[in-house]
Amino acid sequence: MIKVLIYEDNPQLREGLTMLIDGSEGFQVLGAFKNCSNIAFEVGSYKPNVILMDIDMPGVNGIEGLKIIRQINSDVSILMLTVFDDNKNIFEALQNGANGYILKKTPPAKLLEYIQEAATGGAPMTSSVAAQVLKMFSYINIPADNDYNLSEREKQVLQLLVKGYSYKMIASEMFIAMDTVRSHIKKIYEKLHVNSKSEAVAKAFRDRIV
Amino acid sequence: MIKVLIYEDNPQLREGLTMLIDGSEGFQVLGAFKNCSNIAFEVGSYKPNVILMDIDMPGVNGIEGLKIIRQINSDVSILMLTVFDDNKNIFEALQNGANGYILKKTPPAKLLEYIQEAATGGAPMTSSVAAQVLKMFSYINIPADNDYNLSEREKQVLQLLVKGYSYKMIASEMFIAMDTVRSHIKKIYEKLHVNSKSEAVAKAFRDRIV
DNA sequence: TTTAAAACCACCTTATTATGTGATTGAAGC
DNA sequence: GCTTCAATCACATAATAAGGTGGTTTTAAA
Repeated sequence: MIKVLIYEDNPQLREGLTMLIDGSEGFQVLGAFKNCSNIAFEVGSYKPNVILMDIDMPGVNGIEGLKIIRQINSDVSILMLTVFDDNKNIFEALQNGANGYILKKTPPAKLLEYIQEAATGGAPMTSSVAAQVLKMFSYINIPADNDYNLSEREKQVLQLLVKGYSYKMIASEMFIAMDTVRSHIKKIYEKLHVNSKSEAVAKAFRDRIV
Repeated sequence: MIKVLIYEDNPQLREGLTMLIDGSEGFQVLGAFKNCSNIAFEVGSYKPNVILMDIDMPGVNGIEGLKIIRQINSDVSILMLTVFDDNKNIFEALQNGANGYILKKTPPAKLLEYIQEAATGGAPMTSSVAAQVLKMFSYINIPADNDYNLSEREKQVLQLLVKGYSYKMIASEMFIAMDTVRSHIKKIYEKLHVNSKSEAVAKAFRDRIV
């Protein structure tokens, strides 16, 4: 039996969801609320398996509600429910530990399926949302192409630079003279088209060289 | 009509997939191959809407095949097909522009649905895969908690540091004296528990302060 | 109203980095 | 055998950063 809590400010939808879910085999709605004002208490006392959380609610919105729950670190599955698949909300919700993100236009049968998935550790997402997530994914990492032809030794030096080592420390760490470290670093700067330690470090992070 | 290409080394599965998909209303299998040796040519000439790509294939594996296609930048949807939802492959595939990632144990009806979704710009994912993606998501970004109580001005300075600016440049950029920049930076170092520019930069990246 | 903190500025000293110009050795490739 | 290049080291100078001490002004909270 999957126990569900619903947070949704629209009375019609709240009723509709409750009827649908509570009336389905294997599901039970413990409560349906129009805002997140007492969410910490409610989650604490009802101990649901899954929470359906509308994003756009007056007062404490869904994202805030999500944060509150994750603070008291319930390991309840939280399904975000929204009308639009706009980027900002998706990102923020997923950042804060939402387990899924589905649109309100999801057909009933599918919705039950999603709740089921969420309850068993899955991460149901409307596919348009998933598409956006993937786009963000390929966008945050752009490596592979450029390692700037750094030699092995140069990579080692760069890694130590990133760790905040001074020339002296690098020299002793690598058992070479400080002047050698210097030459390596000069070469690194050339290859990376920078001319300071911090630029090199920044580039190393940005281009995932380290 | 959704046109599909299949890459799968296992003959039984290849046959099975072909029969299933080609036999379904609205789907057409243009070809089914046991490896990616000629994938560039095949994709170029068949012009499919969706490609089902097995990850584990002898010779050129699925990820390589994916990369090859994305190099010639076809905007074909590519669905990765695999037995295991292991982290490394998921990550690499999504990095390289896969449109979906589904397990081979996916039931036939669901598979067709997924192909449909992929064809219409969605990103179908087996929910266990989606769960892993979400986990990576909340893992790569861990902000919010720690902005180290940097003041507005300090954040500005740090941002310029990250951009590789020297004290002098920051001073002129922010219309303040170099000594003021110095004091700000001293404060930043204190708050970040570091004692050099490059450490601060590294920390800024790591903790997504910038 | 006192306190605290942020933002601003100055001076001084030492340490570290950046840049330039060489040079030697050994391994890989032609 | 010759060339190229990574890796090593050296010396010198200028620029920048780091650390310390001390100060004023403004703003916001206690």
